[in-house]
Parts: sequence; C-alpha cells; structure tokens
Amino acid sequence: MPTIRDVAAKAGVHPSTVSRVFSGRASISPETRRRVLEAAQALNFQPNAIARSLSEQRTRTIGIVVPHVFNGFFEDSFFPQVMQGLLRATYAAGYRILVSGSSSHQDEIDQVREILGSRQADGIVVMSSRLDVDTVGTLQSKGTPFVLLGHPPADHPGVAWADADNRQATREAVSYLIGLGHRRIAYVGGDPDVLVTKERLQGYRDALEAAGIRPRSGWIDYGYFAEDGGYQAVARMMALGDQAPTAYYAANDLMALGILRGLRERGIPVPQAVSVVGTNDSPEAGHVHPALTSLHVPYAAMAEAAASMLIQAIEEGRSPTGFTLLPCRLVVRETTGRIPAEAQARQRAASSSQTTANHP
Amino acid sequence: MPTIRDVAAKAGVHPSTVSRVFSGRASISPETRRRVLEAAQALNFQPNAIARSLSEQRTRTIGIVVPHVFNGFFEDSFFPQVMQGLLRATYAAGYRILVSGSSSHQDEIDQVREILGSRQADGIVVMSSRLDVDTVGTLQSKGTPFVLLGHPPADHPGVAWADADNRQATREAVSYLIGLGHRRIAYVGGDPDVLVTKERLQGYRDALEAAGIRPRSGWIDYGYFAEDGGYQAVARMMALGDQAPTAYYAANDLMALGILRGLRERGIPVPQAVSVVGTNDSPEAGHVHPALTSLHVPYAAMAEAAASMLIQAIEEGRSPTGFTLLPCRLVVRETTGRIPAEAQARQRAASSSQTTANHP
DNA sequence: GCAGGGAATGCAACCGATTGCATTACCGCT
DNA sequence: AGCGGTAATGCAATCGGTTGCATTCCCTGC
Repeated sequence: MPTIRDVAAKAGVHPSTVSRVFSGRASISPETRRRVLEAAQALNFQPNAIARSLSEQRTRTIGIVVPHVFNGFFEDSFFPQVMQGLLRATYAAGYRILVSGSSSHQDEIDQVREILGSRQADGIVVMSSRLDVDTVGTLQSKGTPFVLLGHPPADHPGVAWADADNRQATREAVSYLIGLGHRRIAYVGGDPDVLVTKERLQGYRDALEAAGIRPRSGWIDYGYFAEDGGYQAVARMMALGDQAPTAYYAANDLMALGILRGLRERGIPVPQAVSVVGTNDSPEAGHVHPALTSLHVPYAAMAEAAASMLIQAIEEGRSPTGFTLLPCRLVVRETTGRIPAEAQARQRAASSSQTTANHP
Repeated sequence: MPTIRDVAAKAGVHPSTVSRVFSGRASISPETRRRVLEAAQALNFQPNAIARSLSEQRTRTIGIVVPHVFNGFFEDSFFPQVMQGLLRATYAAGYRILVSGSSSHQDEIDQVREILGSRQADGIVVMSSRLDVDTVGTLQSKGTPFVLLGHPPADHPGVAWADADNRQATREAVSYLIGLGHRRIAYVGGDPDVLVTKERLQGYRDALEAAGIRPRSGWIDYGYFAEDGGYQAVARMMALGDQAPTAYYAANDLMALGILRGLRERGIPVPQAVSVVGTNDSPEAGHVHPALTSLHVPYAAMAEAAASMLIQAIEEGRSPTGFTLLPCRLVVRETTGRIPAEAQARQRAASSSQTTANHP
C-alpha cells in the first residue's frame, strides 16, 4: 500500500503538500495539485483513515452497542429501524457506524465504556431501556459524547436523549378506543420492569381517568413482548366474565397477534365484538388479516435524531445537549371498530353494577 | 485522556513496559506489573485503539456496506438477520462491525473500495446480489480480504463466498407441493434481474421436470418482493381459467401474504383449494392466520459463516478462500394441503387435454 | 527601487501506541 | 570467580498521516 510519502516522492514534493492536496484546506498551486493527483492516481493511493484519525483525533464514526436482549432482535422491527435511522443520519454527515455486540447487561455497559474509552468512535448512541442512574452518571463523567435512545431513568441534567412520547401516544390510542364506545379496555404491556412499560401504563390510566372510567386491575397484564404473552392474556381476561374487556391495547404487534389468535379460537369476531390495537406498526401489521390497527412508534426517526444530535455536538466540539420527543401516530386498520349499541348498553349496566359492588 | 506515557511516568517505568503489561505478550515482573496496573487504574487509563491499530496494522473490525435497496430494509427481515449473523461471528472473535450506508449501486461499490482502501476495516463482507464480474475482479486485485454474501456472478476462482442453496431449496419446496397432488404450480419471483430469482426459477423448473410436468409460461410471474406484487400475480393467474394454479410458490413472505389476500378476496379457501408457500420464514409467517408455510433461508447463518471465514483468513494473514453453501428448510404450517381428490381428477383431465392441445 | 504582504511549499514535531534490538541484572553451574 | 543464559526493562524507530511555523518567492503599490 502506497503512503503519502511515496506519492510525495513521485510528485517531487514534500509529504505535507500531498496531505494538503487531499485535505483541500490549504492553497496549492494548480500545477502542484495536478502533479500530486497524477502521482496518487498512478500509485493507486488512498489516504489511510487510521493514521488520519490518530492525527486528527477524530474517527468520523459513532458507536452503538447491541443489547444482548436484541440478539434475536429481528423478532421485532425495533432494532432494524434504529439501524435505519442511524444510517440515515450518519450517511448524510459522512460518518460510519461501529457496531458491537454484547452478551449481558453488564457487558453492554462495558462495551460502551470500551468504545468510548479507546476512542474507537467519536461518540455513541446508547439504548437506555434498562440503564440505571449510576451508569448514566459514570458515562457523563467520562466526558465522551453520548446520546440516549429513550429518556434517562431519572432527571439527569445535561444528558441528551431522543424518545417517543409513549405516555401520550398510549393515551391517545386508548382514548380512540373509548371514542368508539369501549369502556372495558385491557392493557397488555411488555416487560413490567422496563421504563416504557410503565409510561404506557400511565398513558392508559390517563385516558381512562379522563373518561371517568375506573380501571380494574384484572384488565392489566404483561406479555413480555411475546406472541404467547398476548394469547395468555386473553385467557386470563376472559375469566373476568362479563367484566372481560371489549378492547385490547397491546404494547407490540406480536402480542396483538397473540390476542387475535386467542379471540379467534374463542369465536369472538374482531372488530365486531372486540377491538385490538397493537404497537410499533411493524411491516406485517398491514398485511395480516384482519389488518392490525397499530400505534406507529417512530424508532427510525428517534435514532436519526439521536445520531444527528450526537454528530452535531461532535462537530462543534461540545457535549450533546437537549432532547427530542417525537409523537407517535395511530394507524387505524381493520381490528378496531365501534362497539355495537346493544353490547354498549349491556356494558353500561354492568359497569354501574360494578361501581355499586365496589362501594357497598 | 491519559496516554501510555502518563502511566509510565506515574509508575516510574518506560512506556514500552506499560505497553507490554497491557498486551500481555512479554515477561514482566509481578512487581512492575502491579505498579503499572495501579498507575493505570489511578489515571483511568485505557489504551487508544486507533494508535494501536496504526501500529499493529489491524483494526479488528470488519466492514459491511448496506445497499441502498435496503434503506427500507426492515420491510424484509433479510438485513436484520445478516446483522445478527455478523454480530455473532464478530463478537465471538472480539471484532467489531463498521457499517456504511450507500445511496446507489455505484456508491455501494465506492464505499466498499473506500473502506478497504483506507484500511478502516481489516476485511469486508460484500452483498453480491447485483455485483458484476468486473467489480469482483477489481476487488480481488486490491488484495484486501473480502467474502461475498451470495455467490459470485460467474466462476471466479479464489473468491470466497457463503450462500444458501436456493435452487435446491426451491426445488424441494415445489416438489413438496407436487407431493401433495398439485400439478399446476405458480412461481412468483422477486426481481427478475437478481441472480437469486433465476436460481429459484431453475429449482422450480427442476421440480416440475422431475415430475414430468410441462411448465406453462403463464404460471411464472414476478412480484418484485412487494405485497402488491403477489396480489397482482393472483389476478393474472386467475385469468388462466381452468389452467389457473392450485399452488403458489412465492419468493418471499410478503408476496405470499399478497397472494393470500388475492385468494381471500375471491373466496378461494386456503389450503382447501389452493396452497401457498412463502420464502424467508419471517417472524410474522408463523403468526398470521392461516399460518404461512415458508421456506426458511438461513440468512443469519450465511452471514455468520461469511464473517467467520473472513476473520479466520485475516488472523492467518491470507485471503479468504472456499465457500459455504447452506441448505434451506421448509417450515410447513397451515397454508399448504393435499389437493382434494375430485379437483385432482379434474386437473389430470385438464392437464392431458392441454398436452394434446400443445401437440396437434 | 524597495517595503509589505500573501501565496505556496518545506520542515519537523506530534498523535499514541508497538516492537526489534540492546542492555542490565541476576541466577545457576563448574 | 567466571561464564553462559535468561528474564526484565529501556531505547528508539516506526505506523501514516496532520499542522504550526519558517521560508521562499513573487506581486503590488508608493
């Protein structure tokens, strides 16, 4: 592999001149430029990015560590969408992405530290779903730029992040169901330990409260993002008898499909008797039958925003600041419908009897 | 950021000693090691990976360029699975992945050249779907290690690759349909210009020929991997009247879903009247209703094999050689079934009348 | 005719590690 | 005591660029 010195020798100039020709940020006579480029061409010279990085103290690379939980990440479209967003932002800025795997939660944090500490990347996008407060603090004290994908576990001033407004979005989805006449609505969350699960539950509660509906604890269940989790939830909900929900909100589409399966096996028509809303608007959502109404979460846009914030901060030589909170969008398809009037009436009666039962 | 010299100063040794302590491949007295480690700890020292790469002339990184066609790659699970496979292999070997986007086919090749030429990665995995013979030759002459994901367009001795046996797999899938009694079988390919489409068509032909079935050109269509492509194919196939297929092979699951939609709209029961086989065994395949029979293509395993071959060659300081050809696996679910006897009889009659019509 | 100024280029230090070779110190053995 | 051998460490060159400063040269304006 030819180096800058080989080119210099061939063109009869000093290596620094070759460097200046390639960096383009200095005045070079047209004649010299021509000679240098000619020599470079003849030798098939390409500047060594590593040497350049060492000298410039920047790599034009941002890092990302794939959490071990996503080692089967193609099960859900979350990670692919994140990659997509990162690619959009980095490509536009002439950056590349350095990806590392991880084998455990601790290892994930170690990898982040390693990439940052060894300066293999100029900054890093960190998936924060289970990040604890201490870790964020440690990262921050390191002084290397990072942006959280998802918001920080607690209020951490000066930590930059990008996230979707999950609480508000869930609230809107549930309000939509209420608007269709539903009053017994189930919340099927993912992993109860994950922050987003709690936020969505809060949105669910907001919507119910705004409509004056008293939530029942039996309407709340967790499916850990698995198809079977949704299926099992239906079994448990149906045990509530005439208090069984007429609508389900599921925290991802896979669980929604499980719910649909559970309902189908019981001969319950969707959306005639029961409505179902999924989350993520995954590619299959629009192509299953009946097509799934789903809450679109802008993962790609979040990642793009995170990467953009990061890159901009890097270029300006400062730490990333501020946050980006993106709205979600409910994509209405075929699994949601107005509750039939008679069922509605029956439901009202049941609902009021429930109220009396609870307050004897 | 502390450097090796700071640590050396603090520990009262020469920088090279610190380097040896960290590389571990030299004899260091226990006392010195302790002092160095202590100093490093105190200074929060981490070796600079860039400087190390420059000196060692290796980055422990492999590259991948995302083709612009996959900028919407999460529509299909192909790219995520590739990432997954790459992650498995690289993580196990202590490598990382450098990802670059690309905006066009030409740009894709440029990015590959750039990464290789600038030595930002020790080698690269190249998606070969549309690679032409010249490009492969050029890459080869560069002398930097690469492995193709998918096999080379023509016989290129010395080019390493990993691929699935698409022809054989399609042959088996179609043979399976024939075994169920089907004799009028449609092939709905992706993009006719892509190599894999031709190979699968060949496998389809193999199966038909082995069963003594004369293929009709009307049974062959291309859906460009889109849901609507499958849907449209049904419309065209139905126009064949009593020569319409009783089974469909689709080159991805999305088109298979489109086919299912087309059949459903015409009131044709699946699998009672018509069978459908998809390809890729995407996560949704098992969760739609009816669950889709699909040809599982081991994309993750292919990518893992490609990365492993690449890394092994890098470590041994040679060019990657050889190839890996992986079998696919038909995952039978609910969209395929034995053709009803009476339909079968009718079909035989039609088939023989067709034969006479073709040979007057 | 000469001072001033800017353009073009060279020089050499530097980025932060690695590593072949030289040197020192210490050990065991005769 | 002297010698050989090995373990431990230091020295300095090297990887391949970048960049602040110095130098040269030429042009312009008075």
